[in-house]
Amino acid sequence: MKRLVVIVGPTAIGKTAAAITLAQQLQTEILSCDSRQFYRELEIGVARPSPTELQTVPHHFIANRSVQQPYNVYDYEHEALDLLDHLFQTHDTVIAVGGSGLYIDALCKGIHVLPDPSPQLRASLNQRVANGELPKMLEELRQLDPEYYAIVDRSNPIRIQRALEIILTAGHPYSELLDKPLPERTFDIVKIGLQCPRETLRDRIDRRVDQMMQQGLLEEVQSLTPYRNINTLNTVGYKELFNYLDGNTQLAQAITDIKNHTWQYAKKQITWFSRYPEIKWVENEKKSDLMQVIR
RNA sequence: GGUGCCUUGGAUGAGUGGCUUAGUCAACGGUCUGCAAAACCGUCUACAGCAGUUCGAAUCUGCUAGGCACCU
Repeated sequence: MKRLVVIVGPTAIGKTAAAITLAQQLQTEILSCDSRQFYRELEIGVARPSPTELQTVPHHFIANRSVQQPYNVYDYEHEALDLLDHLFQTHDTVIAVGGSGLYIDALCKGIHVLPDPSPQLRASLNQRVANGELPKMLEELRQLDPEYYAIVDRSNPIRIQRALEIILTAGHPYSELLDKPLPERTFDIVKIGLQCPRETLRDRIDRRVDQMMQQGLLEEVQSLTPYRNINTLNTVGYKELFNYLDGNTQLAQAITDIKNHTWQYAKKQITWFSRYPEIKWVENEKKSDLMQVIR
């Protein structure tokens, strides 16, 4: 049976290097599972692997699309599965690396096929949220899909809006659609989690942010000004510097903000991955353990 | 030496006698099925100190300490 080795862990822990080491040993390729490294416009701020690293081992889903084109987990899942089909023809093991929990889940467990709402519907729901009609929308959701209503985060507009757009497009309750079983994966999955002491991770994050600034993150952000209102740019490392460029903060403060927000992100990732019961944890510096774990 | 003003939780910052523990940020914990490095939720009950007025004070009075401003 073919095997997908998934390397996860918080940002800045050293996933890229670990994946490359492992890929070299296994003579295989790497599939990225990072929701920001997909974009060719984002490089320094999302810690894209260096050109050298990218040359060492073939990478997929790195800088393969533009922030101008909409993209989502479902698209990713399908492209990734197609690619895996192809790679498994010549490799027994393929490596996936990334820190985007939702994308990792989609890759490993799959995600339901849901209808695409029309742009008009989405726009009108957007408008309603903006108009403060959330309570009304919540009531509609309760009528249309009491089961989902019972479990949604009712204070999260995004969740309410999404449920409604699905229900109205499909003509079925959202919960019903989610009840359908997902097809099993046709390959084995081994999850490896990279970990290190809390303080070490904080240091790594702080140092990496400083490095990014030295590499010219500010210039990168500046050059992205035309896209700043695209949601993809609502990203740690970018939003803070846009803030600085707008004159709302001092540069030093913006950098501190990036460090803090990156740390918060790292903690959220750790929380997410802590839900994987099957994960095998490995110290980030002990690359020799990687091979042992997947044996 | 004199006069006036200021002192709120880790930071910032509202609140001029009771209605509430403002809010924001940070910190900490958590949620998660199509923009996810997003969005959302929970926890952290402070009023410089002391004495007094009052049924009741962060809010009024006095003194003490620290800070700022002006005056001789």
